[in-house]
Amino acid sequence: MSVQLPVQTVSRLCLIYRVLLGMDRETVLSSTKLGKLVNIPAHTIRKDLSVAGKLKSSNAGYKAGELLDFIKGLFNFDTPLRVCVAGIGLLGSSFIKNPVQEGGQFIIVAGFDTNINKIEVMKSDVPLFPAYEMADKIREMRIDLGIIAVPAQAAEITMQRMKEGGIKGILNFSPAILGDKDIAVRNVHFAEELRFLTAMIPDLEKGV
Amino acid sequence: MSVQLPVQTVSRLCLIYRVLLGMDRETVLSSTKLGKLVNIPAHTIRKDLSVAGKLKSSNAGYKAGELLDFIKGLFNFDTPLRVCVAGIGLLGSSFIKNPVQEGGQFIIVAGFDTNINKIEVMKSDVPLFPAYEMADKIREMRIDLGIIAVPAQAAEITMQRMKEGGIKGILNFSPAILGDKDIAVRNVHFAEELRFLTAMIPDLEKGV
DNA sequence: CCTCGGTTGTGAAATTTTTCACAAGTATTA
DNA sequence: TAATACTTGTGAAAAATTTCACAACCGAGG
Repeated sequence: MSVQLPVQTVSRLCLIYRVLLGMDRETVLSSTKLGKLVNIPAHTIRKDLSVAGKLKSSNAGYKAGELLDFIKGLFNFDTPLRVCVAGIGLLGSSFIKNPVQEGGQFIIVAGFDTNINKIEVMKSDVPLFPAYEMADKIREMRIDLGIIAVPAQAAEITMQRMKEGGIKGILNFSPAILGDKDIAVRNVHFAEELRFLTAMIPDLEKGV
Repeated sequence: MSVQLPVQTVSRLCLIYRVLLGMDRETVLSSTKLGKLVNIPAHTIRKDLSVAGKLKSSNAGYKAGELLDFIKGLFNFDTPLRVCVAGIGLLGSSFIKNPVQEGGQFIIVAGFDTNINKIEVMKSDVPLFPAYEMADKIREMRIDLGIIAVPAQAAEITMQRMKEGGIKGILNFSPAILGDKDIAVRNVHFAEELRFLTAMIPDLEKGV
């Protein structure tokens, strides 16, 4: 990771990583076949791997397991990360109840909410804490990433608390748009995905 | 919409549209102020509006309402779209129960599931149908967009059924990676967002 | 009416990203 | 061994995108 890879390249490598995860390690894939699986042109994949520093292996396709290990090593996907969730509403609790598997890369270790009742009532394997303890708990538990699933008006303060605790990255599902120069922030907004989709459809004759 | 705008520009305009929606129409914003709200450099915003064909209005900032109308007109965001949801699981039903508002731009008009019991048991204002009726219902009801919230192995067939019904765009929340040359498809995957976030953090000293 | 601080819109430059083309390697079959 | 049909990795060309710089404009306050 000495060189800073283009964002798009990182994004594509993540996508490739995903399909490789669900595949037998022995499968052999050409850049063309792989490209069809992820909807990326073959030459783009080869270039991405090239700039990412892919070592010369063979000129007869990639073995799924090797490629997986390469990307894993590149981004340190082998070290598990501690994740917390702020906001135990519908979405937030779904992360706690159905934690993402992904080969144990992410471990949900704490949940936070301003509503103390919710914390006490809810049954969960993941320990829940009141929101004002967020910074302390994040520091104590050495939490790496935060998922924000609070209402828009609480998003900013939540990010501040997470920063205060020394968090490294935030995935924000609240309608607020967050950003920070010190930490990585990614905003995800369902309605906007729909809107973007709509905007990308060239000749949409809208329904009544 | 005569010219095809760069994807990134479209994406940024959608983001701007979002903040404008939650703002008084009379507010006057300079490109600099607007830029701070959405984390985009001011000159990029001005360029985006320029290539999008923004007509000369004044040299003293943008009025929120006017800018909103401009983007709305550009992408036809004023005509409501009919949306259906395939897969009435945790995520799918959340779309049906808590429909996105967004100024009535999207109307959830139908849900589909292979499990007939689920359809009968579930109370909902939105009519629910068995999956095999999907293509017919989409055609009948003139549905524009589809949200896929089914398991990975059912994703492909679901897309095919939607295509068959003549759908224009798909937002895919299943773990499968979908793509099609005829219709617009957007894949959203939570774990991958986390992974991408991780990959973008330069010097992450991972926890134990 | 003139000036000052702030603003937009945009051509051109700079940069980034993608695409292309091809030498060189591999596996297979005869 | 030779021929065939693949394949990769990458420098260079092409294309796309972002950044810059600045003329022209606006509004307010003398």
